[in-house]
Amino acid sequence: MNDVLVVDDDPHILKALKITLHAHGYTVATAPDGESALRAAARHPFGVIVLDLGLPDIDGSTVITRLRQWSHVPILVLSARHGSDDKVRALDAGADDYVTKPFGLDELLARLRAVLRRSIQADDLPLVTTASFTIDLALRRVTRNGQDVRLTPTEWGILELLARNPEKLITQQQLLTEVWGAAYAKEANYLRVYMAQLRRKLEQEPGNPRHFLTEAGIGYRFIP
Amino acid sequence: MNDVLVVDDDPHILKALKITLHAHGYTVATAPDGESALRAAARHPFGVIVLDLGLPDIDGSTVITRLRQWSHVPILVLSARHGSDDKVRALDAGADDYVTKPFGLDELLARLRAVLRRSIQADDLPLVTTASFTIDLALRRVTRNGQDVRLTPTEWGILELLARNPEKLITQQQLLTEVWGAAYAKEANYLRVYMAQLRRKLEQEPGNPRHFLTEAGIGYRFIP
DNA sequence: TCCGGGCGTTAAGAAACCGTCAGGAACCGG
DNA sequence: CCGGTTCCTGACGGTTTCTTAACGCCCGGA
Repeated sequence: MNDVLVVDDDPHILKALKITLHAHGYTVATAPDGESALRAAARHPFGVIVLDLGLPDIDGSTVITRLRQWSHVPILVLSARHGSDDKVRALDAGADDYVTKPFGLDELLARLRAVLRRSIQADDLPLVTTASFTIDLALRRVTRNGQDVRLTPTEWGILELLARNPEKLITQQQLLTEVWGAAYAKEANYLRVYMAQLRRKLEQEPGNPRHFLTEAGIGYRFIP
Repeated sequence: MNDVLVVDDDPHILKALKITLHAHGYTVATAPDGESALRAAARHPFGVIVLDLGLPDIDGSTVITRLRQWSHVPILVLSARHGSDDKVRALDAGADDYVTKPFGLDELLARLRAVLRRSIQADDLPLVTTASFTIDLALRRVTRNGQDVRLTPTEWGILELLARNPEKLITQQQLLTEVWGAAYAKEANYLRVYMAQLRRKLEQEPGNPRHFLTEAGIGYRFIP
């Protein structure tokens, strides 16, 4: 479960990450390109895969897509580019989180821990609890201060998708296609309206949200 | 109910699991192969059986099939293989959950708890009581203020589905397909008519229901 | 400093939905 | 054949939910 596969074409980064991660108790395997990464992942079950988007052979999101065809292994994406297109595509393909280069090792380690923690507890999902409210996915109910909170179907759809992927960054397109349907993938307006309503109903300070965080230009993230 | 039977041919795993499970409050019995596992299960009623698929004598799914001929005991499968074929066969044969080796003990314990929790609440609750009426699911009877309430077959079908899932939100489609059949999944009209009748017969204030709550656009919820 | 894009907020009309009622069809036992 | 029960169906007003547009704010880039 502490096995990490690091995929990057830069041997320096590869070496640095290997040393750092090893020093923090992880067992590290490395791969220099997409094809060998896919082979390695097929041969050995890793606890998490750290994947650079800029690979020499295959596009990063393609690697993710092909991995996701048979595996739910958590994927943490590294990206040198600032453009958010790549990030959105990677996350839509099924990545769990991303870190922009240049990144601090502390941040990488923290996100690694978060991703691993989530994958362990992702099995049971009947109850999601936060400081100010509780989501019961089985009963389809949200409680706040002991009282039920009335949610409309759309509000619940958004909340459910976010709550099933705690800490994970969900893109606007994912939310829109999941809740409204594929034809609405461009209607980012709706999201703003309904995220505001969710925050008003669930956050202590809707103007300063602690559980429903916005990632500008990309999507939203739910923090339990 | 805390009795666990662990079936594995590797004595090391057997020993490790025995120690770990015992430390978590379970009473543990062990068996090294399929035949002795079946005998042990026949002799003593276990709360759950942890079964390795790779046994020396009988195939794992065969063990499950033979167990299922007379027992509903929850079965948690361990398997070293990654192929999903085994998984599907084991689950089809009647296994309740599945853990792939190598597995973290935390994960195993979590799944064990989940399996046990499910089997406990699956027991029977022939009697459901509320502030104003009582439902006897076994006798198919509803009593209010000591008097029987006459329910039509359709009304009973709705009430039974709701009462078997107290607090849980049942969607209109679930109700319609369960009570009327899959072809009626769109006839939300029927539901409104019959929910009104149920409320008139069972609620103290039919116009202000306390036990049969509406979730607009989704379905209904029964609160005991 | 100005500009533009993305975000949060609000409000109002449109659309969907709900509870209710009642008439008629279908079914069943006598 | 008849009476009673149950079920189906359409219509109506009131309510909830969805959609849509508009406005102001913040931030980063020119």
